[in-house]
Amino acid sequence: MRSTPFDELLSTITKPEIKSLTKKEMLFQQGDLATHIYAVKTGTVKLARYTIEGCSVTLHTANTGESFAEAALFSEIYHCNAVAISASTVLCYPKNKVLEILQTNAEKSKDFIALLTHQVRSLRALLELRSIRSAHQRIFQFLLLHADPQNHELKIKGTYKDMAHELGLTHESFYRSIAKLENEGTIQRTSSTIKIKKLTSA
Amino acid sequence: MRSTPFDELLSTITKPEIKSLTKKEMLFQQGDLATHIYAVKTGTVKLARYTIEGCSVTLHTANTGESFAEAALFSEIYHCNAVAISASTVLCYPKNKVLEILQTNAEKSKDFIALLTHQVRSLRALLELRSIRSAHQRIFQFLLLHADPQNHELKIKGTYKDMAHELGLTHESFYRSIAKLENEGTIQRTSSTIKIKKLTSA
DNA sequence: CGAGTCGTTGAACGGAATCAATCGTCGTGG
DNA sequence: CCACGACGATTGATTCCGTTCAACGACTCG
Repeated sequence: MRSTPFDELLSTITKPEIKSLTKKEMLFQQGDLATHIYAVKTGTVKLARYTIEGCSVTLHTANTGESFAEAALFSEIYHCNAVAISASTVLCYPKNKVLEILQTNAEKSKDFIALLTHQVRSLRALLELRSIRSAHQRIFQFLLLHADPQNHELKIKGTYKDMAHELGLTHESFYRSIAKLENEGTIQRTSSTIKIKKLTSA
Repeated sequence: MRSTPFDELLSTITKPEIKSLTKKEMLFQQGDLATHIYAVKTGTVKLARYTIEGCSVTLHTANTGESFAEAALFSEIYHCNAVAISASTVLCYPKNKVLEILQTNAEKSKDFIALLTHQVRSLRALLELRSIRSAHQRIFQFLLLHADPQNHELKIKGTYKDMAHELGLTHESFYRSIAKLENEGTIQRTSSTIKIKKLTSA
């Protein structure tokens, strides 16, 4: 299921530049000239866009080991903003170098395609999640989707507020629903993990 | 902006199988063994999934000339259902043949990557659209996004109900909002087209 | 120690979903 | 060929629930 890690994929590029980001630091914003694609070495970086009304939308959250902004490979400019959720370090791969590799190395291209198809699927999963109207159910499905299949637990990355935002909910209704899930006995929370106790929910 | 059409991309495959679909006919459903990837020759095919509650979610609408199910290339099974919105014909490319080409032909791989990155971006755009809470604004932005930049018009593919569904709205609220947009003078409708008269909307 | 922000809860509001009914059209079959 | 059924398009009334505004304690960081 898991596609080849990006850094391995691009190991042919010797010494990618490493950039450190403080919490909330912006790596690039929409409209900037797209020069690099990235992978998270440590920390978490989110991709977001702003709607005309000024609300921001989280499009993707890249954790340690994951790449991001690959879609910018064939675009002149970035179409979203990249902001570090926590203090992070990112590996920077110049676009033209990457393109060169893809041009010549069919094997690596295939891996890259696998990575992209994986991304398409997870975007579709997110879209599907957004179609669930009930906050209660949406959160529950999100947890099911992201929990470790073995122990039905998941570690919380970033704040609950971020999670609410990724789910397209206000933090208030998120808190309420998650509290309800806990009261029902459907989930159990500690400060950093959520454990699913029941696999269905009213 | 527009990536290479899929059929051209795969022209190396001689004589892809052509399949005809009647309106509402299902090409494949989630869980089926993924054997082919497709391109629409004529008509329109939509990809949808069903949430646990039984509601369906449109993930993608593929029009004439567009490919679909490319994400199944690296998956054993299909993760969604493909249904023809209108009577359609589709080109069927066997997965293993396509993989073979990608394996050996770096140039075509690059084109395929371009196609996928394009798809990632449009999925993100859809996700952004879904984050707009107001039905009024969501529809308006959708129209802006899909209208011909020259004449600010768009042809309606399928029914209004389908469009509502793609936007994640009930058809009732969709009709109401679109009627309001017309009354405001923001748009003008004929039976098969929508013309945008004003580029902003209250 | 204060500013800022997360986590949390309460109250009220608004707008989309839901239920329901009508009209027109398109196909289908007797 | 027409009657009938199915479904799209449309509008009305009502309900429901997520948003919004508001307030507060806890914690972190400078």
